[in-house]
Amino acid sequence: MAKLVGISLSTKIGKACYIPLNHKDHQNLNEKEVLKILKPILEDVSIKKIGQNIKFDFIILYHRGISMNSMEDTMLMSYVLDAGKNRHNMDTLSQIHLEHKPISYKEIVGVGKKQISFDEVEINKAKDYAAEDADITYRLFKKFFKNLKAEKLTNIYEIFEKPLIKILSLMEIEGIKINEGFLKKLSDKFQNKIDKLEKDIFKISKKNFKIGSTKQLGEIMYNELKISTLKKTKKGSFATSASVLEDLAFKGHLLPKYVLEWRQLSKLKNTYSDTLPEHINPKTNRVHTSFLLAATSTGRLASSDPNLQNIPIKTSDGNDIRKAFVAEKNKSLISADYNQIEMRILSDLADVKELKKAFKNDEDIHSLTASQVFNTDIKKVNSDMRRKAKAINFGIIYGISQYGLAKQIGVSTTEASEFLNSYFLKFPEIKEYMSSTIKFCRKSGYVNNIFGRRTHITGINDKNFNIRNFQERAAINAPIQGSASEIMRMAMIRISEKLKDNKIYDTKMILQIHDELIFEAPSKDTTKISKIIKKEMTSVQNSELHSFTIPLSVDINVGDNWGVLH
DNA sequence: CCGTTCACG
DNA sequence: ACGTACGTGAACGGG
Repeated sequence: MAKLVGISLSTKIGKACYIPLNHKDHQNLNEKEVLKILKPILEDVSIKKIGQNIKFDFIILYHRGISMNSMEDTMLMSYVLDAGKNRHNMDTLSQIHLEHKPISYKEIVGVGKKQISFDEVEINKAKDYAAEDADITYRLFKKFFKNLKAEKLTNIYEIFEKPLIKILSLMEIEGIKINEGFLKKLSDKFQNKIDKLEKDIFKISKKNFKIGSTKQLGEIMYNELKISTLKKTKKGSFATSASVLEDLAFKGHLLPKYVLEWRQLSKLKNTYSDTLPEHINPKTNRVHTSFLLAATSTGRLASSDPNLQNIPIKTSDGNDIRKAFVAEKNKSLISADYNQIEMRILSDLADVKELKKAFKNDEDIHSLTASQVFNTDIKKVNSDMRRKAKAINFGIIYGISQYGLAKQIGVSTTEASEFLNSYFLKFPEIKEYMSSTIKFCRKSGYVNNIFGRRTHITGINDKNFNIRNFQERAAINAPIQGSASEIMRMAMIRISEKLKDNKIYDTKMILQIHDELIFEAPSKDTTKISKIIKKEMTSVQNSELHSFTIPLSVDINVGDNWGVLH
């Protein structure tokens, strides 16, 4: 548990105080006594508590028996106002909005070898630094409060941000159990395979080199073995990305084939099987990620330390990592994921008649797309046609270009262009959505999602063709991705309330992976709990802000580890 | 500290 | 003429 070195407070602009609790020079007030006095204030629902990233403070206090209420967060206010414009850390906000550069943390604790921990900072210095934080936060709050009102964004902050503070805090505190021994065995298995591949690679290259070095690998492939024709990255170095290596492997070259396998296994080992155990908290024996509420431009969450939103699934070796995420004894993991959420949103957002009909009839959307694009009966759609149609649907959500599509499905740009023409002919509303979204964005500098959240697109009128195109695709994608994230936020809020209302305290929501939620529940109750989860997630179709004209669909899976939930 | 690569939705 | 699919975070190599 993190040590509480001190607390800074402000109740009036220009005035702030610092309460030292655990400085090493012992000039402290007693932590227990101070918290005893503060607890009724912090828990009082009628007294506002303003913080910058207050989820952090909530967690610290929760571990000391205080459950803070009535929380406001300047980081989240800035996020609602300015997502896509700037980052939302206090340093940045102070400089932008208060034209004041705060005392830097580095200034106080030093850098490198001479760096000290905050409890070693002299109290007077700590006071200046920490009290300034409190003052800045209060000043930012007053400003953002007005700005949210003026921009009519208060609702977004109140409905989609504030409730998530406590929900995510409790998820982080709960954490998830990891089978450490299982991961150790996986690491050993990966290492053996890596060693074999290394030998095979060096046999071909006739010399040892760092396989992980793109520079050295490029040198080998382009200059020594000369198996690759010149392909350069943006910066002019030899391209060694997976797609380049795949091309060469397809032509029959073994070295790139082995390097691809080596990279995949190294990634799994270095990033997951070796590293996840280091994140196990010895007190709880569980892994506690941090969910970032203000990291993305679209409204999505992000996860870090460790990132549990990018745990492998696509390959068999990768999915083994998921098997290490387990439920406690007599408990099960429940996963609940929204099916085709972004295509559903697009069909509602752009009012795509044919797609809406298909979702209402619960049809296979990619097969339908294939039948439309390739002008054939849906029963005659083969797997290759469906694969291409699926890629088109994904591409549409990303703000498609004929080049991107061609690259993705391995056809000429002419052919990709023909697919797209055919697509837009069948779904003209999508083309209309794209051009009207870009048009709106060009004159306003931002886009809104279905619920009214804004994403600023700062380079939409850039004179550079590539930058502008990139920003146009982001403008098309943001309302789709962003609306989906709002749906998930509402579902999380509704489920939390429902579990509370029904006094179901032994089921915990523990992870969110954009369109999927993971719960840990008593094994005997999973049927009952699953029904509640599914009902709440589906019910988001109707809310005070929007009623969808398509149904939402949720898949539920239950198991004793994450690896079996798909 | 940045660029490249690759894991996820 | 140009030539990228959208949104993230982590690890690594090499200045």
